[in-house]
Amino acid sequence: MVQSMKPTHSIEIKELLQLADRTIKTVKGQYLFQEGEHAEELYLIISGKVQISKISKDGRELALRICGDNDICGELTLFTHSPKYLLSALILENGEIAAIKKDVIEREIFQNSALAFEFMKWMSDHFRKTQTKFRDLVLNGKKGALYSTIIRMTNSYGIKKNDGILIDLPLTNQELGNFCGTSRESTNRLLNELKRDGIISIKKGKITVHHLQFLKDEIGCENCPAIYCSIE
Amino acid sequence: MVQSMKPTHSIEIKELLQLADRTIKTVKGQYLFQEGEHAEELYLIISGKVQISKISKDGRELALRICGDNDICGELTLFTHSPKYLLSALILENGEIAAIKKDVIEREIFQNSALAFEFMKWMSDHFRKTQTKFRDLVLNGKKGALYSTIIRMTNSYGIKKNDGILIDLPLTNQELGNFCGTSRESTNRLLNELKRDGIISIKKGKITVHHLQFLKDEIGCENCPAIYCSIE
DNA sequence: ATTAAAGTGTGAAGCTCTTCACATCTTTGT
DNA sequence: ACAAAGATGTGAAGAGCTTCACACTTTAAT
Repeated sequence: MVQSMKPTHSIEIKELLQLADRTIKTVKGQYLFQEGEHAEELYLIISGKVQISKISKDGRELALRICGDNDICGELTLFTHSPKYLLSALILENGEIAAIKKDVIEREIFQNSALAFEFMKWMSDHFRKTQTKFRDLVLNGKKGALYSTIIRMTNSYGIKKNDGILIDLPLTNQELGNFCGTSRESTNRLLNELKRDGIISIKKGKITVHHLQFLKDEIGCENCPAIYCSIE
Repeated sequence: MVQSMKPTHSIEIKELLQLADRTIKTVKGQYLFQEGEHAEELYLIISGKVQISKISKDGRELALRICGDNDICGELTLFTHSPKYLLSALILENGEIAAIKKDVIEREIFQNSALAFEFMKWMSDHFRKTQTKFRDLVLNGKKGALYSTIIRMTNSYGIKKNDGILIDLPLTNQELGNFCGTSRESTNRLLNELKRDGIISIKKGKITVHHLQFLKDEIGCENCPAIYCSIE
């Protein structure tokens, strides 16, 4: 295994880029879009990182994805009359993002069956990813949610080292908790338990997973392809 | 408001039916497909009801959808090499189901952009539906899960009566609990609380919702279109 | 109509996770 | 290098659900 374990994308990125309306320079801390806004564009991330999350009525945050280079984000509702964003997109790292008007994509899809094909494949993969993630959250309690999140992070940001897999993304307990629907304290206690048992270790906010199979066994992971088991 | 509140489908059902490979007479209690099996077909329900659910390692069941006439079910993964079912489909009511080979649909989609269009719309609606449902389950605890489920049921099986909305589908506490990831007892206690407060009443296993807005307020429902807020 | 089976209702015990409170450790800016 | 801010670690109290146990009610079957 080499550098990143992130699976490659099948969508013809260049083709999508040609449809772009404009590119945006993104600034850390700003929102690319927020829940409730009118969803008229899709975004293709050229560089930087974006976190997709849902803010609950009482202010808690449920994080769903972290998107990086070449990922598509925005409300995945094509052919829907005046949709609104259900989620918010927070810029985690400065970068550049291409905005593509939805009606342009819709028109293009009608004429270009290869693009339609790629898009459908992407949607169906994305659907499966979301579904398996939520399943882990709901079926296996908070522990399951955390283990699932860590496993997904190894697939998205994992770098193989000789003592395990380093998740090359600094995360606070709070941020990790947001992905699991857990409190900071619970996340901390669960992480410490994993440290004590030698399953993981943490240095400078980055987790190294020494015993991935333990995490997988605990949540009854079926070893689905990594493309369905990632955090993007 | 008239009879059923179920929204109409946009997919060209007749077009899909023409692609059908065969039709299956379904028998209550049998499985149309089960997790782990090879997913080669999509199914179009002609009559009867089918419940889609995930069985956890320890035997608990998380129910996700109940599909009825004209609903499509099966693993929504087009253009994916040798996918396996992540979910199981249990027949709730005898009926008839058309099976359509995936490669036939895939081939047809390439040539028929109207079908591709309808399919993408369906996928994106279905995605949104699933996502909002899980969000309710994760963000608002077990009470939120139950309230959300009841609201969705009124959109799918609700019949307007003069004292509220009758959910025209008999459900045991256990079955309702399976949709929420809750125990039978918890479901029972929450339902009784709602009965005491006059929000709902139950006769012969069928719930009548007298005060829908109360349920919506409790989970911070944004009054999204009913098509995204159903149990199908 | 009677009996068995299935479903409902409810207390008590206990597990899981959150919340609050506060101490300690780490990072960042000047 | 040092202060301030941010992040981590941990006990204690308690909310929220589950589990077990069992009584009671409704439904289905002969």
